[in-house]
Amino acid sequence: MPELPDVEVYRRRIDPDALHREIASAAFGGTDLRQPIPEKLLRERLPGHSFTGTHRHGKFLFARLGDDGWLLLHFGMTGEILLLEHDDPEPKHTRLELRFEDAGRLAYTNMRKLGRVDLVDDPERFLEEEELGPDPIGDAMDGGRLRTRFAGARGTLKAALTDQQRIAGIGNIYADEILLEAGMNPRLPAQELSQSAVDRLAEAMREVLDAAIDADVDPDRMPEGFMIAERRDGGRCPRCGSELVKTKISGRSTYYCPHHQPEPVS
DNA sequence: CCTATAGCCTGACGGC
DNA sequence: TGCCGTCAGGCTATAG
Repeated sequence: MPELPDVEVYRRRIDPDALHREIASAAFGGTDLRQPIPEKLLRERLPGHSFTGTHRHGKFLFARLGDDGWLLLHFGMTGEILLLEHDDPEPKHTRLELRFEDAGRLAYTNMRKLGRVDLVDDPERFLEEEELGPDPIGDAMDGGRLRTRFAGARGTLKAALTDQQRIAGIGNIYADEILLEAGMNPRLPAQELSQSAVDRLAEAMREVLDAAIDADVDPDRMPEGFMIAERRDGGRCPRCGSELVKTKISGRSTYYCPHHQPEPVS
């Protein structure tokens, strides 16, 4: 489930519990991610060091190793961070496991090969090189800013929202959630939003992402109006009970409410 | 230049 | 119960 809110929750697992604990060893799962994990380098650089801070930008998580760079984690569609006690069983699909001197453990698991574990010297430079857009909650993201990020977008609103180079962190699920909150149809041409609509969208973005983080991305604790639990055939709008429309937009499954998010007129 | 579409991987689920 | 097709929250290489 790793979109921005999920990654933020992972960050908040590391922050209170895994900082300033000396890493004793690094172990690997055997099979590689599509982009190979630099095992040799990680074995050299992690043991004897501690994480001294974390940073998240969009769907990327960085854990600082003092002055010796940062561990970079990306989760693809199925990655997770788990903090474990010394006697907890090994989670499935563990790709990287750090054992701390005090015997606790941190695991990065990923069922599929879509994901990334790496070392970088400087997150800011990394993000520039990737040409990633601003983070919608970390950076001031008001309507004006959002409008400049949408400049030149000729496709649908949904495509623009999930384009990581425009805004970093929104994926398929939360794009749909934000569009319901904003009352906008995913197929609206991104260019055709009025400034007041862009203002509303920026507001919806922040509200939805903050609420999901506050709920710890626990489906049972998500706010009332969220459609995430209704993402299935026959699912209904949590606000009006209309049957959700399921369709495909730029190759991704998309759900929307025909009442709250009427078709663009063209 | 831009956008849309396959394809990467693995597991879960529904239909027969 | 078992097999098979379909689909899944990300991203990237390629086609148009």
